[in-house]
Amino acid sequence: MGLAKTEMFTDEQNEISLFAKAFGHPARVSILQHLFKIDSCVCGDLVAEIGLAQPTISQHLKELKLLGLIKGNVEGTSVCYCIDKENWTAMKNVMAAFLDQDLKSSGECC
Amino acid sequence: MGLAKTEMFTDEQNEISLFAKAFGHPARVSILQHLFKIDSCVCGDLVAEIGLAQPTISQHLKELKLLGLIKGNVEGTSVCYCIDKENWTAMKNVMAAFLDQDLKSSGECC
DNA sequence: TTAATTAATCGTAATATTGCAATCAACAAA
DNA sequence: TTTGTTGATTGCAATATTACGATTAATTAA
Repeated sequence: MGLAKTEMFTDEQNEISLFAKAFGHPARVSILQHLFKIDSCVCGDLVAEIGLAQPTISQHLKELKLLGLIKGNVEGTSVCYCIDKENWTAMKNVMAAFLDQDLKSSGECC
Repeated sequence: MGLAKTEMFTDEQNEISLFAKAFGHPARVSILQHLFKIDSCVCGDLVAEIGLAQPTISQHLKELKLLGLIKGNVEGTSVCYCIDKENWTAMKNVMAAFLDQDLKSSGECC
């Protein structure tokens, strides 16, 4: 059915999968890397940098913004996007707890 | 078009998004957490543990196996799945490099 | 052999995602 | 005002993902 039955999973599991989904497309990975690299704010030259059409980039930015990983400030006609560092850190902690599970599991099997 | 144009992104970006996509569904997050928790091998009681049908779980397991994050050993009629710890560590390094970008970017903007 | 058990595969329906042309909204400059 | 620029939104079409019933394949037990 294509529907992720969120009610049958824990809040943690749903949160992890939501963050992961945001990174589940190379365009969004590229956008985030670019925002980190430029450091100062970047506007719409992401469209030039990445080879996708403007509406497509805009849509990806919207998703990242909705998740809180980036924020956008209007500056004249252009919009300045940048990483929301607080939320990024919070996300990182959630993901790290998931990725570091192997440190706790001592057992060997297969 | 729904097609991720992999050729316009770097290998790193594509790799990150592939791993992230694997975590982009709570059922797969749940499966991995369970495999870590049980530590010794787990067979098909994942079906009982998670509330999804057997073909659905089997499909998720297949994707995780294809990515190399888990491996499955046939034991009689049942199949024993467990984390591939080497590959898990390798994946973790790739993801950590991406998630820890904020440590390098000193600048403040918005 | 014949059942029983377990898990993979097939086929298909429902839904989600991605991408972009066309358009719209907001603002700046002339 | 009009024009130009930028970016969001709308409305699709193409593709991917998710889920599961039905079936198949492999193995064990009787």
